[in-house]
Amino acid sequence: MADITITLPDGSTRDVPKGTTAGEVAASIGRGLAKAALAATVDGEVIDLDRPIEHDASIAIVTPDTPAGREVLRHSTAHVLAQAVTDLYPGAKYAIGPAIEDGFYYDFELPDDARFSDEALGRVEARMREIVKADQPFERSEVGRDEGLAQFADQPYKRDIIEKVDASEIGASEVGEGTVVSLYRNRRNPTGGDGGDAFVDLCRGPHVPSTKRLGAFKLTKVAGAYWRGDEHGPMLQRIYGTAWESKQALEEHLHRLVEAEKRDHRRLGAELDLFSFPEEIGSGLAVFHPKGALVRKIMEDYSRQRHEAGGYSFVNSPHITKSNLFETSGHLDWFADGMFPPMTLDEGGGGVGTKYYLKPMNCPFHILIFRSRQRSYRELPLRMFEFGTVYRYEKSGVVHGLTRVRGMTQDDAHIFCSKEEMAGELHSLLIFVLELLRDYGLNDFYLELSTKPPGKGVGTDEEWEEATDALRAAAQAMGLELTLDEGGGAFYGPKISVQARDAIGRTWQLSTIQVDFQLPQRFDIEYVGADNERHQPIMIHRALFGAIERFFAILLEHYAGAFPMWLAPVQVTVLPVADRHDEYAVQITDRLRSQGFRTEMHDAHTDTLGARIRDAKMQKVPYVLVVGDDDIEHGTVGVNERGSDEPRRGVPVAELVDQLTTAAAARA
RNA sequence: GCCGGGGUAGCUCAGCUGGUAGAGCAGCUCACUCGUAAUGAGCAGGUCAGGGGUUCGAGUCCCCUCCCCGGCUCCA
Repeated sequence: MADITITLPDGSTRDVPKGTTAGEVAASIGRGLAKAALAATVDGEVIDLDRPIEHDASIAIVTPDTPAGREVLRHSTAHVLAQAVTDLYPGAKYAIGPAIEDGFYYDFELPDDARFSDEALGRVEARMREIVKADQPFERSEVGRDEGLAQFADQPYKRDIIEKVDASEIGASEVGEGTVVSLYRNRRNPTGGDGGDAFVDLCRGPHVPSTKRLGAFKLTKVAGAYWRGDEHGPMLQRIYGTAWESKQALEEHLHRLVEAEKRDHRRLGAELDLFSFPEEIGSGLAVFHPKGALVRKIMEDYSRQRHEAGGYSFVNSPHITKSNLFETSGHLDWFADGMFPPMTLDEGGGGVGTKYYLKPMNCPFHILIFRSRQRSYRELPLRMFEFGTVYRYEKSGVVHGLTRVRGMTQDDAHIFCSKEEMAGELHSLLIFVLELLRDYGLNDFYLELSTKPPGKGVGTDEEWEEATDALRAAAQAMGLELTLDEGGGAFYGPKISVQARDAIGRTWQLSTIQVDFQLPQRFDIEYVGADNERHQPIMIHRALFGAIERFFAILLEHYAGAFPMWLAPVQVTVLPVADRHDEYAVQITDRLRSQGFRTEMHDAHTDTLGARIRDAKMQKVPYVLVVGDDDIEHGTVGVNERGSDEPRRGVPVAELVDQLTTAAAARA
């Protein structure tokens, strides 16, 4: 039999007989590698270890402690989950069960509309451990489409996937190509003859050689999920789990979850007394407490300052309006679901009355300001800025802390400019956005460009193309990673969104910059050009924070509650050691306050020094000062800087003030 | 909106199969006056989310509404 040449990751090559399996290649390299191997990458495609290699190829062995290895492990664990569920719930239908970030899930439909309870998770997990122990091999086979349909005669979701395989990408990724589908089966009695199939799934693979290779997993939660993500389709029962290459990696993952929970903005909001959601007000409606409102004010003040310098005009508009405004804007046609229902006023004899709506967006108001008189090209670009509070009737299941609320304030602006100005305006706008966000401590961004949705969209193709090109050019000029969201734009224009990664690597959509072809038309706004003709301006919507509430939450989590000096609601806490030091402590406090530092004093009457230090530390105050006899004598303070557990004694007050001044100016 | 889990003192939670509500922390008062992450004692605090029902009796069982949590769908 002819030999083939395989190339290993280190560049070395070896000749092996055609049909050698990836597992055999691993064994030929080393026993340890063979033992660790889960799958193999052959010419970039991850396949099972027992699949023969038929031609020259680059091959890499996939081990558990790699991203590819974990994916195989998680996917295989999902199969074990499905087997456990079908064992415990005869008649259960299984749908899809992919690996996801940090874990996996599997969707089921249980007989008689049964549901998983939290206790059921424990039983399922116990059954999974039995399956792992049983050391069932994963066996791949390929069958024709019809045979596949027959195999899953009583599995409607699998049949659906096979039937839609040619039409749907999801299907293709599940089963492979063409009219052949691949199956993976686990046999009940791997060693002692044919005990029949324990579980067969439609799957592209690859999988670990046998279930005993799994083990460091844990089922985490049950949830509902729509079949194929369609909210009009059936609701399935989903079980989520996490799986890792070792017990230790699993423990570390669980520990990370605990740490992430500690920086949850809802928790920090209560602990640091920043905001709350009184039940009396209603879902998704926050109140900001003094410290939270102070942080928010600092955020807003700085933003105003930057906008003023950036050539924006400040405007204001009311929270409610007669319905005709949103009829003209089209919001009642395409955004009515997101709006609070109207209140009807002045129902006189006729009982007709006038409907007023809470505004879900600020744009129509700004347009009315533009339209309040005739505009000249000399005024363009006209940039109107407002911290505009809007209300959106979010569906009850989606409200979430400050990141998804029903009442929020946008740092909203609308830029009216000529067609010719658009590209330059977008370019400078993007620079403005990124600079501002960096000032708030976010540094890791990527951009996303959303283009015309297929089959719909106002404006001509040329207009779309021009605006999209201008957005793309502006984005590319930033030198950041740019992803394409093909067809993801709104029907009224393309957009760029700025995505930011926070301190623990989560990404958040922040700023959106949206070109709008529709509203200028609907409101028929125009300006007089240098040619003395009337022209329709281009309109750009943009919000940099998105919503202040959300941005507040993102910063709070980004900093884990430890706001940098310039944002910290309390910058300095002064602690006299004993009552006799009060007078000196007051002097220090007054001096720092007069220099503009937000300073509090907690006297010795309230608690021991240790307790007061602990309190201030837990409130994440950047500087905790302790003053006692020595300090009075020498005109110094004891300085506890946040993040350091070594206090400095005897620091001259002038030196402290210098340090505080530097820290506050650093904006970081 | 949909699926699942919840709502007991300001916070975190206990309260078995229905039999008259409890702890820690926080708060207040008093004592302590202390040099770097919790001093001690005492006091006060709850229409058990709200409403209806079953029952001799409901925090506990049933129904409705509100609110929260985890997902799905949607989104700043």
